[in-house]
Amino acid sequence: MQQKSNIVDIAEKSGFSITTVSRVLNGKADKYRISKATQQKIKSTAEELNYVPNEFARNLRTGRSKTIALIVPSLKNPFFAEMASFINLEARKYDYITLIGDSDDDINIEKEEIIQLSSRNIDGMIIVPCGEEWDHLLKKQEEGLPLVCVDRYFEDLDLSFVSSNNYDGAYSASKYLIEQGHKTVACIQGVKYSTPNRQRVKGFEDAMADFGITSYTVSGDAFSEQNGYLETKLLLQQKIRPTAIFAFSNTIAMGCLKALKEEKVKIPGDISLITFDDNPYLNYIEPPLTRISQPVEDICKIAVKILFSRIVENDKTVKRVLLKTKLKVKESVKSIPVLS
Amino acid sequence: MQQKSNIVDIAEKSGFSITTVSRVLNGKADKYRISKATQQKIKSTAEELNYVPNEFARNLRTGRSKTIALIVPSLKNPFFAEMASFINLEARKYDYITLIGDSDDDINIEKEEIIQLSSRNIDGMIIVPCGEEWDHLLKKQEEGLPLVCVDRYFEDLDLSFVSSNNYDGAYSASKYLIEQGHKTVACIQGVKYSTPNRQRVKGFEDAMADFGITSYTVSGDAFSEQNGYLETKLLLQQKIRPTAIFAFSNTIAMGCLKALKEEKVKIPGDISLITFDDNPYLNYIEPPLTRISQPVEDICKIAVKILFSRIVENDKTVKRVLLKTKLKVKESVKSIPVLS
DNA sequence: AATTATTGCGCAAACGTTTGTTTTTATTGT
DNA sequence: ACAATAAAAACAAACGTTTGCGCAATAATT
Repeated sequence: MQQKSNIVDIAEKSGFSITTVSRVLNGKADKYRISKATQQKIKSTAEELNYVPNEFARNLRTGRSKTIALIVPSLKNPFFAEMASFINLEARKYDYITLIGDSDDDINIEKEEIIQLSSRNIDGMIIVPCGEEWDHLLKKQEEGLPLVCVDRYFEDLDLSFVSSNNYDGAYSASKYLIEQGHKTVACIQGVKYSTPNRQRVKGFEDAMADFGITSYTVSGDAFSEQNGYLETKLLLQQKIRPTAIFAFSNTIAMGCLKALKEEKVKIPGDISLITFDDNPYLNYIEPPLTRISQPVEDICKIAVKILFSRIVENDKTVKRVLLKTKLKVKESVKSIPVLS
Repeated sequence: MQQKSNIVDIAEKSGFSITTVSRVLNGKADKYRISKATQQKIKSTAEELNYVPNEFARNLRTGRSKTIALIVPSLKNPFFAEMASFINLEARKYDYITLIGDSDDDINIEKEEIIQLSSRNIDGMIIVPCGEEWDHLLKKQEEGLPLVCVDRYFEDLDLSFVSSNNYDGAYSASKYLIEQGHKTVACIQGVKYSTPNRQRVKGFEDAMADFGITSYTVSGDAFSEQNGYLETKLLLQQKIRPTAIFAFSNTIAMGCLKALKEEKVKIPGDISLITFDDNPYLNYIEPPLTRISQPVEDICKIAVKILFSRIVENDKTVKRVLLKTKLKVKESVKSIPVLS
């Protein structure tokens, strides 16, 4: 079992000082005018000894960890799992590693995670904040932690974010429903105070108003299957059933499906369904769901980019980015003929 | 901007030595007979200063990182995303953090990841090995890295693993198909030489043999949607179409669904489908898929347990654990009446 | 009163780096 | 030939912990 070698071993074996070895191995050789010959010799003995720098010592000294953190509400939600995958991938390109935290959509766990992760001296953090609190985030940023919110965010705060244009997305979905002749529409929302949710509600309501639809409802309070299930159950109890349901997330849509199935309500025959978020499975559901797809990959790429412009170049300007969503028309929305 | 406080600040403010503070904060107070009063005071000033230990310094000193690594073939696969979520959660209970790596089912990336993660001085690793190579894993273990394989593993190696009992799972699925009257069955496999796949093939073939079914096929070579799609397309070309398809993963099943849909082949009317892996969406597909569900949570819990018995108690015995799968009967398998 | 045991705590080294400063050696200009 | 400058490399401190050992003060025992 080959012992781990360190910079001291290299220094001894090569006959140079620790300092010189360190500088060569860090690419600062030229800056300190270390001769080519020396560089060569040090590099080769490093190779020979199978040297791998001890990141801890390095980080302790420099204060930099080459690590970022990502906190999501739940890795089990495919939407966030996909995000984690993309962000991890992007960070690698900067030679950074990603620590993933799961807040379970609980603000206390979120705070806990932030503390825990901070003790690992992360150089930056990407977060999908789960609550309506932001003080702890602002505080972290003031302490000097580069921070970017994705998906969920807070407007009017000095805190960069990248998200979909939820307003437009919801508006276009609503408009589509209306264009298909729906006049009684229910939307099932997620976490009420989250900005994406508010934007979606706004988009939905504005569309209703713009097209003169007055018979609509907004209910629900979580981006969860259970919420979708319960609210759908309730909607089906109403005297006047909506002809279309707009689910604000793939998880909510799953709950709708469950309830509709239980009650033997056919899509789109009896009721139409449209949802936010994309997921391969949505194509194999019967019928495939019409949806508002978010550019998850782009969101992640841009978020990482912003984060690193802050980490590396200390760019402190606040970036607020909203990306276009895409309406993917499938077969879950019925076209209702207009009586004229 | 509140500066980060360290153990020295606490020492100064509380009036005790660094040593004493360290001991109190590490719960070693009693061992070193530090008075309750002192303990109290130190703890409260630590609280007051908002102290968070610097893990790097700690790890540099102790050589332990309180970090484990998890390498999966792809976080985008819901099966592995779920695993990541569970393992992360379990590790937290030990006060450990999980670094997640994505090998993209490429053995070279896997090796690369292992090196990268090693420089972070991880205390242990859980891996879903993606290839047929294990030398690099054995080498790591010999170097002293606690290692546990999950899902995929290698038999007859001194390498602990936790997985489903894939043989039994496949056998019972096959038996079920046969009991439902199917006499021409096709299975679409995943990565050929992976142990789970081999076990599943064996379970499938044994069941066929045990029940005297001779008309069956085994094809495919990846746990991917594409593989499922292509193989299904091919199956549908055969002169004698199978009456049932057994997909070896949820991703493969997704490919089957795509192909069957394209070809307008109805499930279970025209062909029956059964799959490995569970996923909430499988319930909302039309028809809901009958499947072999794996105890993912248990697999993860046990894997973490084994890993930590190695990390903490240096238990070097090799554990080989296979967990029961569960047949979940839904509506995707047709019962074919026996002609007698 | 002297010895020993116990309690409560601190000294200082060590972990493996990075880096501001300094020292040594080589080169140049006059 | 001699300073002055440039090139090459080394010294030593620092990052924030943990921990083996040691020491003083008090209590218990003779």
